[in-house]
Amino acid sequence: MRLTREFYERNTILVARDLLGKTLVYNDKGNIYKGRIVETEAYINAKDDGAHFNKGITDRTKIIDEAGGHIYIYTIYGMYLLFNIVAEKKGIHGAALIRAIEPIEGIDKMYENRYKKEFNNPPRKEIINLTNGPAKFVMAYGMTKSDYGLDLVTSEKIWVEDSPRLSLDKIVRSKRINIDYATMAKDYLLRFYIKDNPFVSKK
DNA sequence: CTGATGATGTTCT
DNA sequence: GAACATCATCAGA
Repeated sequence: MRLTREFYERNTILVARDLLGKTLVYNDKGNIYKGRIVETEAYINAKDDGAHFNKGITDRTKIIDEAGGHIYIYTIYGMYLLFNIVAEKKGIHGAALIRAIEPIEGIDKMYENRYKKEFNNPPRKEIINLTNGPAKFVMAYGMTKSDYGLDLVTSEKIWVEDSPRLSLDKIVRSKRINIDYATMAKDYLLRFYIKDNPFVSKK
């Protein structure tokens, strides 16, 4: 069953944590991609100088103002896309960055998207490298900037399947990655990942 | 295995 | 004009 609005319209940190273990489904013109979310980060509000929308809403970040469940996808370093899920009720700002996924379905297609070559008994290392980073899984799924603003609650193209909640001893909480530009919020423990999962981007 | 470096262009000042 | 929620590649150990 797909997650409903109630799931996303909660506290951003809880949304980020509870997304672990859920299945992100993407239907790109009949090609089905499924993967288990294994790593997330929360970006919160005025107290978080690591968040893009910390100093107010711009063209890039305007979707953050919408209800939880919308997609915030943006370009970074000129060449990569990062995928976020908006959290909180409309008017409250927060988002969860998906940092890594474990492939479940459509692996051969993900492989072609990432490496531009045919899937033929590849080494384990190449499989891990498909989706163990925030820009990597977006490339593997074949997402584009036109997915900006889609609604995970109603879209026919993309949604998140529910699954039993993980026990808390399987979840690790740590500092976020590569936000050295932040000062006050740099050391907030807003990153979550599944313990011992090989697709997590970093220890 | 680790750490350093270049790629590349949108967004914001 | 600078910064940037990253990745692939290469050098060195």
